[in-house]
Amino acid sequence: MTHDFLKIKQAIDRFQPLEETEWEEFSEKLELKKLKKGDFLIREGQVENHIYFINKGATRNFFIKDGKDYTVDFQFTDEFVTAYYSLITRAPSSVFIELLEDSQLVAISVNFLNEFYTRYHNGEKIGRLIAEYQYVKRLRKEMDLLSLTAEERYAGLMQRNPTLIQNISIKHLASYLGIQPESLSRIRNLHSRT
Amino acid sequence: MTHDFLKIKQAIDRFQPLEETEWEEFSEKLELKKLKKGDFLIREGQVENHIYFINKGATRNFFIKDGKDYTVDFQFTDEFVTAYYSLITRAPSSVFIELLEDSQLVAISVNFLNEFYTRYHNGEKIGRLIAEYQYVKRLRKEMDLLSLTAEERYAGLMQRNPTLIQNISIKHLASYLGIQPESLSRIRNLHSRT
DNA sequence: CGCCGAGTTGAACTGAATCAAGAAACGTGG
DNA sequence: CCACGTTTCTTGATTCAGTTCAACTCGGCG
Repeated sequence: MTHDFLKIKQAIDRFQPLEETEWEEFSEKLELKKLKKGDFLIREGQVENHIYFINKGATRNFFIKDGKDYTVDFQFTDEFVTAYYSLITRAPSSVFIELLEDSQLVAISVNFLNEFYTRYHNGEKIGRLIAEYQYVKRLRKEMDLLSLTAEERYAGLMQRNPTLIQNISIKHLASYLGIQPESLSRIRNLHSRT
Repeated sequence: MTHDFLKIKQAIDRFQPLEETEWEEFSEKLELKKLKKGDFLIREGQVENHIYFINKGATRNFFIKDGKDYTVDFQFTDEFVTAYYSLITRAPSSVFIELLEDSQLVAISVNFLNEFYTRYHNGEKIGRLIAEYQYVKRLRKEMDLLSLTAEERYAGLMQRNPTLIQNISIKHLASYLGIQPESLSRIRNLHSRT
């Protein structure tokens, strides 16, 4: 039982170590979930009611506009995932989250989370640090989209996260970089020849 | 004295009302600043040590890459402004913040802010809500950059924030939209004829 | 006045999208 | 284990949104 929640405890402690009693209460409300590749954590139009921690697996956040698919982010083992915008605003999500492989997740309900924020100053702090971390990720990506060419974005990603490039399909990678699969294919072609 | 800090109090209370004593302590550490058009709140390479509240005025966050100027955001009267990324990470800022007009600002030092976060649960909560709000802004812009054409982004901005279009120079607006001034000029030309 | 930065307009250019057609990889059932 | 269909990836040809560079207009201001 505790074994399943060991990794999420470590991940939280990296933000802000919890007191024994805080963790006791927190871990009681956690729920272990097993989902299969292709399943969805949330679909467009639904309101997000959970944050998930990925014990093992991978997910993709994307949205669809005019029938086209745009990848906002990937998450992997030992990371948190949620439709954060919807979780915060309580508005229907504009993003989908799909499982890229069979995964084991730990679910935290938003109701409990908010209660935990309110009850424990430490909880609130974790909430702040998560929000700040999410902000940093988004700003960095926005700046890259504005100021770099597709090729530069690919090169940067390759440097920061080379494993990602092996595990994710070209289609999804391209959509993450804000380009079409054909363009990414050409970029990689150039890169491999140098 | 209190008069100068009335608006920031209201702005904070909109996130989370403070107790009398909390506000007392908070307001003691506030500093009123008058700056002129063209002044900078922070330059690239400096570490951000303040959050500012704009009593009256306007600012622009931008960064420079290969000599080109990219506008991340504008802030106006009654809004907060800071190089948030640097404030959070304590890393040197990659953005500049310039004053677009003579402005009156209220400065909060990051040292005091962190102390305030630690001392008061309510303070920590405000910190979380600010971070969440900043996240939402960035995600929305990222999604727009990914999925909309320059023309759609202009139309959207015009709808959400028509005053902005009157007050900001074409050059800055274009850079905010991620295009060149020439392109924005052409877009506006089309729009005015319809 | 004359200058100067801001905005506009025009023409050529380019990075990436689109459309189309193959090639390779994948998994599913016989 | 192979054969098949399906999806993924690549390659080529064309198109297009937006850039770049250059010239011109306009309004403000010393």
